Amino acid sequence: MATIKPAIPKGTRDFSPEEMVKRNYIFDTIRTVFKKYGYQEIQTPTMENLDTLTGKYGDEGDKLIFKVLNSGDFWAEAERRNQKAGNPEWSSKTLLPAVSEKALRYDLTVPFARYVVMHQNDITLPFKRFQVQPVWRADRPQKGRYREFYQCDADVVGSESLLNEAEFVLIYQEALSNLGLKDFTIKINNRKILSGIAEIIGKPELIVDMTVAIDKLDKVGLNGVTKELLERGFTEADIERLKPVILLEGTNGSKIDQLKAVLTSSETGLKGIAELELILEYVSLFESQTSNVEVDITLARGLNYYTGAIFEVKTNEVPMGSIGGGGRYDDLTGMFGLKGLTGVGISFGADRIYDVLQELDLFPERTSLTTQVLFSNFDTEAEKFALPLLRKLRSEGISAEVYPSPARLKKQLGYADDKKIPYVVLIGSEEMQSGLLSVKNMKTGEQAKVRAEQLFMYFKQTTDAGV
RNA sequence: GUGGUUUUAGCUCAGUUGGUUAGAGCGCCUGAUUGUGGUUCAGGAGGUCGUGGGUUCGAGCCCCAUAUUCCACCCCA
Repeated sequence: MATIKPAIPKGTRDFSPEEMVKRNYIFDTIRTVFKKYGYQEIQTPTMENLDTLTGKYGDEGDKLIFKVLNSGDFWAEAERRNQKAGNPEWSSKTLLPAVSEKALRYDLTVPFARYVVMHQNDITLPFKRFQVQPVWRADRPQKGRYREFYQCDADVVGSESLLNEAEFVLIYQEALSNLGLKDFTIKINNRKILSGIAEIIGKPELIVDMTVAIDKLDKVGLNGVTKELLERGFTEADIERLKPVILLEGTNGSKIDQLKAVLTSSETGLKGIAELELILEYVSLFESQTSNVEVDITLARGLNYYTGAIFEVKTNEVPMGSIGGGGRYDDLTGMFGLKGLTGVGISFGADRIYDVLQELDLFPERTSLTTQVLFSNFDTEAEKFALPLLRKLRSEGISAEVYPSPARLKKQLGYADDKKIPYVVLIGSEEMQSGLLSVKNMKTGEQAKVRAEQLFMYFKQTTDAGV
C-alpha cells in the first residue's frame, strides 16, 4: 500500500495533551456555571437528517452544512429513484437529496429543538438544558474560525419569563470572570425594537436589509452604512429618519429614552423597549453589575430566527470576533410541528475563548495533572519488585507508572523530564536488598532513601503539599 | 463563494540575476558517564524543496494547475 502524507482536513485540528488540559478547563468552568443555574446536560448525535437542518440557517447557512454521502451504492440508488420520477435532468438541487440524507450538526440549537419535540412526553417544562459538543461548518477558515469547533449552549424552552434572559447575562458574567476575563461587553438588543424602527420609516419588509446595513457601522462608518442602505432600497429621507437611531450614544438609560421618543407610534417597538428595560432591571435586582451590559441597536445576528432579545459577547482585551451569542425564538419548535413553544438560549464559543485565554496567558498552572511518580526499570527482577508498589500508589490515588522496558537509566530519566514527572523511584539490586528505595526529586536533583512500605505515605504527604 | 498570502530537515526559518554537493538554530541519535535527567563538550543521522505538469543545456527560484496555511470580504462561535 502506498504511504500517504498524513494530514487532516482544512479547518480541523489535533489537540495535544497540554491543549486538552486547557480545553477541559474551559469546558468544566462553563459547565459548572450552567449547572449552578439549574441547567442539565444532554447530547445529540453528530449527524442529523439533512432535512432537519436545511432551511433553518438561511441560504448562506445551508451552503455551509457538511453533507454526508449516502453509504452503499449511492449512485445506483439515486438513478433508480430518478427513473421512478420520470428521469428529469439532474441539477445540484435534485442530486443532493438523492445522494445525501444525513449531515453534520451545524449548531446545537436546531438539534435541541428536534430533541424537545421528539421527547416532549419525557421532559418537564420549562426545560433547561445545556450541551457541549462540536459543530461543523464548511466555511473558509481564518483567525478564530474553524470548520470543526465546540459550542457550549444553554437554552430554556417553555418559559416566556425575561428572568431567563437576565440569568443568561449573569451566566455570561460569571463564567467569563471565572475564566479570568476582566474586560468584556455583553451586547443586548431586541428584534422587536428593530421591527419597530423599520415600521416607523414605513419599510417593515426591509428589516433584515436595514439591520445588516447598520450592523456594519463600526466597520464602514456612517457613509458606508448610508451607501449600503441606498443599495438595499432605502431613500435619503428614510436614512434621515434612521440617523438618530443609528448614531445612538450614551448610557443604556439614555439610549432607551431616545428610542422611546422615536418609537412612540410603534406598539411592537415599545414592547421591545419594555422587554429590554425589564431584563436590565432584573439584572440589577440580582445585584449584578450592568456596566458591561451594553444596549446596542446595531446588533443583528441571527435575525432570521430571533424574535425577542439578542445577545452577543465580545472581549475588549484582544481583537477577536464574538465569543458568545444568543437570543430568544418565540417559536423554537414550530418547524418540527410543536407550536407555541418559546425558547431562549446562549452559546459560548469555546475555541475562540481558548485563543483569547492563550493570548492573555490566563490559563492556570496545574502541575498535578501529569504522572506524579515514575518507577525506573533496571531489569525484570526490579520490574517485578515495583509492581505491588505501583499498585499501592495508584490505590492511594497517586498517579504513577513504571517505565515499560529496561532501557538505559538516562533514557528513563529523560522520559520523566519531558513528561515533567516530579519523582522517580530508583529500584536496583542494592535497593531491593536493603528495602530502602532511592527517591529522586527531579526538580532539585536530591535523592532520599525511603522504605518500600513507607513509599505511599511519603508521596501522599509530598503530593498533598502541592509539590 | 470573492480577493490576496504561505508552503524548503521532526520544529522555526535562511537560500543572491535560474548555475557544482540546498544551509542555520532548536530537537533527535551516539559518546564523554556499563545505576542518574534537566547544564556542558565532541560526533552523527535526517530533505521526492507541498503535489502534478510546463519553460530551460540547467529550476528551491520562472509559468500553469491543484492542495494547504494565514488574512480581508460575505457570513459567523
